[in-house]
Amino acid sequence: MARTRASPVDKTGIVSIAARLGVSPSTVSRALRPETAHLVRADRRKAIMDLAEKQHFSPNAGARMLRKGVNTTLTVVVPLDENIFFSEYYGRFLAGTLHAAAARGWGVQISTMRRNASSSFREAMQLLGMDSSGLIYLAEPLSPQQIQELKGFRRPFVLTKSTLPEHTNPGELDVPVVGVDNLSGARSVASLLLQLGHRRIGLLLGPAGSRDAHERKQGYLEMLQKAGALPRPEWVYSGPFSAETGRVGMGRIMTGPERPTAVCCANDEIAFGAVNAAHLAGLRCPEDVSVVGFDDGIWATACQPALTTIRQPLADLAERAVGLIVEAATNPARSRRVVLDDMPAPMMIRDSTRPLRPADRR
Amino acid sequence: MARTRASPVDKTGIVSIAARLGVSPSTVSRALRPETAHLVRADRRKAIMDLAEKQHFSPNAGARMLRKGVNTTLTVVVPLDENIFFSEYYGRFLAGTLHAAAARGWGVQISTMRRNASSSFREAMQLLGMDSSGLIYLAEPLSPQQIQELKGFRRPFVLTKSTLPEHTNPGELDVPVVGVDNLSGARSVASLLLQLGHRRIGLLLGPAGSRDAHERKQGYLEMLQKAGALPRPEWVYSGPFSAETGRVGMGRIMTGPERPTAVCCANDEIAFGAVNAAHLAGLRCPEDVSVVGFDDGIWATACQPALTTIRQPLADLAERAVGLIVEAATNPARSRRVVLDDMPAPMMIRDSTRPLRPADRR
DNA sequence: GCTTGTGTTGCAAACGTTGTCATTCCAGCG
DNA sequence: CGCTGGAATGACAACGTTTGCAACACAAGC
Repeated sequence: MARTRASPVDKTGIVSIAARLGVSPSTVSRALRPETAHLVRADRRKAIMDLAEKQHFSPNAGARMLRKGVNTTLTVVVPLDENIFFSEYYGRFLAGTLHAAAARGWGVQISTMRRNASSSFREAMQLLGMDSSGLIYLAEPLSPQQIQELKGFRRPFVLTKSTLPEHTNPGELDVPVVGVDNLSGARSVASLLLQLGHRRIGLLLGPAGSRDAHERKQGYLEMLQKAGALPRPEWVYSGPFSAETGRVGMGRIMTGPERPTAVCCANDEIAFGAVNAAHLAGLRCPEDVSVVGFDDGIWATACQPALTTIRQPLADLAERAVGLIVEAATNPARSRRVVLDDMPAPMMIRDSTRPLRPADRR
Repeated sequence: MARTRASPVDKTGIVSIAARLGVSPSTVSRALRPETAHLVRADRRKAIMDLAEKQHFSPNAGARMLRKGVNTTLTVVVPLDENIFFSEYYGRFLAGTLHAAAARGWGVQISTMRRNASSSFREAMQLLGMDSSGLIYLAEPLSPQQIQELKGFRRPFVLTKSTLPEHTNPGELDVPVVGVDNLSGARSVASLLLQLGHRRIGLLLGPAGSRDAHERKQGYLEMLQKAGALPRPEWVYSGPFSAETGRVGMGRIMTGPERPTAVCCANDEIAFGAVNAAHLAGLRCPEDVSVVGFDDGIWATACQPALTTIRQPLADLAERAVGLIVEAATNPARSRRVVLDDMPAPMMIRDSTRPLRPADRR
């Protein structure tokens, strides 16, 4: 039989409801949305709502997006890693993103970065951002070339500073960057240790490629140098952001004839490892050695002793990033200011730091 | 001045490209998609691609969705909680979801559950699922009434068993449910302790409302009863899924004249607390008391002693859930089978369990 | 020359919803 | 009674993309 034109009743969505009730689709559309519901007579609205409910109606997202021209979804690009959510950084940032987006009525799509570098980075971003109106990138660190490719990228886009190479100046980019003020944070803990009387201060630093590790190192060194308390080479150790690094590094540092009385770590995990190694070596923290971390993750207060550390304002970061995306998406005309937002990172003074004992005065 | 009709060149998207190149939008559309690219002459296609790139063109997602009628995005509903990603359950499940979705070329949208119960639960789900083709619900536990509201919910939907009340039989629902086989898991650890010779076994159980806690308790009790080793009332303690519960509970259990030689916990965190409390009380684990957990989270191997526990197959759960959604979405005709998938939960035997010492034989 | 086939293109009609504009109806007023 | 004004509704044209169908050009075969 010839494909006869379906009666309006068979159609999907709003049209079907309209047909069944003998009203126009416009009326149904108005009745169904709270903003326009006052335009339709109360009893009619009720009938429409009831039928919609009965038919399990839900409006076609595509049509709505198309018609309204907006799309209140943003995409967060993360690396594809099974344990990703347990890292302080990603976990807290993502939670903050959800929160910030929810507050604005926006949705969050999380996309993993495909490893295949077959296509260009820019193309990959295009594809990922396909059905959202902006991207927040917090996946693998970017190469200078990838950063080049981003020039002139049209859709709203925000980078986290951690994804940039050490020597890239965010100000030169075409893209807003949000980050943590590692420098001030590191300075302030170093300064705290100095105030507590410590002069022999060791450093357990992070991995070579990491911008965060680099900046924290700068902060520590700068402040120590200013006080004439630069650490001896054998008091400095670098490794991945892990407890293992803390354990191994602490082992090395503490075996020399003259030991540091305090240690600055590149993050909390390294600090945990350091405290752990100290205990195993028969040293108490903070009595024999003060230890400071960086992150203020959930374990910083849960462990023994509670860790003095720098709080990474990741929720603020996320809030800012979402704000930038939403602003750029809803107001594309306004030229995108190129910004670097370095969020202040407050110090949390807890139990792993203590004034230098007189006995340890040199 | 009268609003003159914009020339096609000013229009957005495909039409603008077509106009600039003097071809029809159809041709541009065909050229841009790999599936249809063979239909257009090679040199023309090249020109189109180049201009598209130059204009940073990206197709309108709404229009595409509307036209094609499909949408390869699914929504995961989570509670709005700042620490959500650090919980074993959510973190691992979500990572699994990302992975499974990515493998199918699907996107994942994460939505937080709005607290305002102003509208019905069903309505809330409708709203959340608005721009995706299916929902995985793993937020707050559902009330029986909310479950009722779900009957006949049209879009693809999957629940996790943990969100169901204790006494709801998943088989009765209209919705597929994925879960962990808590019962077998609990049985197997209890059985392990019995085989190691333990007879005086304490229980540190989870919170009252939790279905997982309930099922695990059932599993423990069932196996212990079968062996004639039901714990005395003073050896049983319940509380939230936290280390605190383990500490407090262990304190109570271990103060009596006759102490258990082993303890089953409702999850890893409780087990950590228990081990901690035991140490503080001068008891060693596993020498003086064996402890088993449930979850096999990242800390289970990182702590001292490494925890004997049950591995929750959360990645499998997520994989299954995503599979169900995708299947239902791409093949709506096929009637949705009502399923409960209880994934097997293997036992991980580590260092926190040990055969009963002869001295402790009753 | 006429047919048949093939490769390339354009036309126009969808897809489901929403906003603008016009229309109808009815109450209230002078 | 005629006019004004508001409330309620419908008709219709978008929104940007895809696709079935028709049209066209050109070559090959009779």
